[in-house]
Amino acid sequence: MTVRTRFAPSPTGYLHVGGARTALYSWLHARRHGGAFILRIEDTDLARSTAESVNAILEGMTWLGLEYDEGPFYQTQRSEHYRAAIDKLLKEDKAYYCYCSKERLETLRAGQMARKEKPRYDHHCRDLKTPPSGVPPVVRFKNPLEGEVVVRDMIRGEVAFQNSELDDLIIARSDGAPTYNFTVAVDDWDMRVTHVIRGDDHLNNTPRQINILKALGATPPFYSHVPMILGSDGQRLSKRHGAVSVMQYREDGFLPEALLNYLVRLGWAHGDQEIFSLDEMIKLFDIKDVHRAASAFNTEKLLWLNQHYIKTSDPAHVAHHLSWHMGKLGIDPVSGPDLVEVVKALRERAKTLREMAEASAIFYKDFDQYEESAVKHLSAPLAAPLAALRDSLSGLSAWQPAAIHQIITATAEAHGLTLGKLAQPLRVAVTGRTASPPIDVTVHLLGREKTRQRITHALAHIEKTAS
RNA sequence: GCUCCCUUCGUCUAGCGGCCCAGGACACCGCCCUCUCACGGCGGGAACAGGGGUUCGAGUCCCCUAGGGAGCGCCA
Repeated sequence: MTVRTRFAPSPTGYLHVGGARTALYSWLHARRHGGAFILRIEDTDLARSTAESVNAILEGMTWLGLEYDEGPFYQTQRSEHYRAAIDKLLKEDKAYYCYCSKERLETLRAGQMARKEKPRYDHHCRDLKTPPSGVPPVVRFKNPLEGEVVVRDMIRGEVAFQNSELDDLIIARSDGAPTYNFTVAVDDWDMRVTHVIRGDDHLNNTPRQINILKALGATPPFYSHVPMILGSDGQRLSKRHGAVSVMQYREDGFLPEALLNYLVRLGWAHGDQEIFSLDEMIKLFDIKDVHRAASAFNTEKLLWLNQHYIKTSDPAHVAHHLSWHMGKLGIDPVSGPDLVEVVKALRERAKTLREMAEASAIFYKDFDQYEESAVKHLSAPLAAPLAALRDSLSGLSAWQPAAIHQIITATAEAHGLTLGKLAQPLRVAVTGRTASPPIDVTVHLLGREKTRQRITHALAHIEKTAS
């Protein structure tokens, strides 16, 4: 049997990290078994579904690289399938029309709550002989009255539910539109889904869906209910915890492979291994090993992984992503040194691509003032050595870090200074900041002309403040 | 309220009855390296929710309690 998994978001918002992890697990399970990964958009709630959300979800999937083999299928375009299934159940007496008014249902519920019972439908119309006229009915599923239904969950094992706990749920609204638990069952059957991997908020829906599937004559798929992702405070993940949208992580300077690696390890492990390439994930990921408990999202660890990938990935790959962020900051990558070289210089000192883009500005844009904490390094006694440095560097034939380093060391020595006493003022002079890559690398990347100009500028600044 | 699920360092987790006075990672704190910022190296503190069983032996199996969570819609 070929493995077929699906990701079935409802387009009522962006792709959030919880959904992304579920999608990743489904995708990995399909890839590992050489199966198919299906994307299905559950947009039966017309009021809340939007085209923007669909785009946002598709965009997030694309950025993460979770390509799907079939779909996207839209439930709103599949009404005839649901209609046919409803007719079939009606005809076989496995479903029935219900004429109960919303008011009646409300009082029923209120009464049950007051008696501390579980609110559920009371079968009022289940065996109705004479239907009232003029009332548009809903269709209810005839759930078995007795026995139990066992969910065989690959993560949680067997979970049993008593049929008496389940009521006759509505499968078609009075306007004929099918409802969620029904469309899911029909689609999973229709699309020959073999493994349903979804959030554990659906565990309670599963026995209903299994009963529907059985009534339809279908064999239920294997289920896996993955736990929720919590915020850093252990509470339900929400906007106040910072980013929840996958695309926000792009904005914030994360590499997709870092997010993927973080997500796969959140709720799953393979011994002590922390770093997983996509290929390793596919080879090692087993849905059976997914944790049962919810886990808290920890941005610090994500940052560590992000820096790991920034440090160890091909610099050209990082440069590609970096240029996007530079664009966001209005920096033109062609107005300065080769981006790949800049990546090599900055990759050990940036946790995010956004930080890196900000740090790269010194090579591409002139600054008009020194950092507040940096100016103190530009004091009068440094004027002479800095001037000497400028002149020596101007005359340097081989513009290479090693040669530059040699000149700085020699100049420092000539003026009775340690390397640090000269390197830091030079750094401030050419970058305006107190932190940068090693001074020889910085000067090298900056180039001969910009270096000369900026030292000259710094000398003028020293003179001005001295007088 | 009812039904179902969950519970190892602050966080993510290893552990599938003896290898565990519990291992790794992030974060944190020291020290080292050092031209700044980082990277890196070394070291440190830090957990089996509580209580009963079962067993020669329990983090690992069973039960109870407590605490979290989800579901109970003509939402998905």
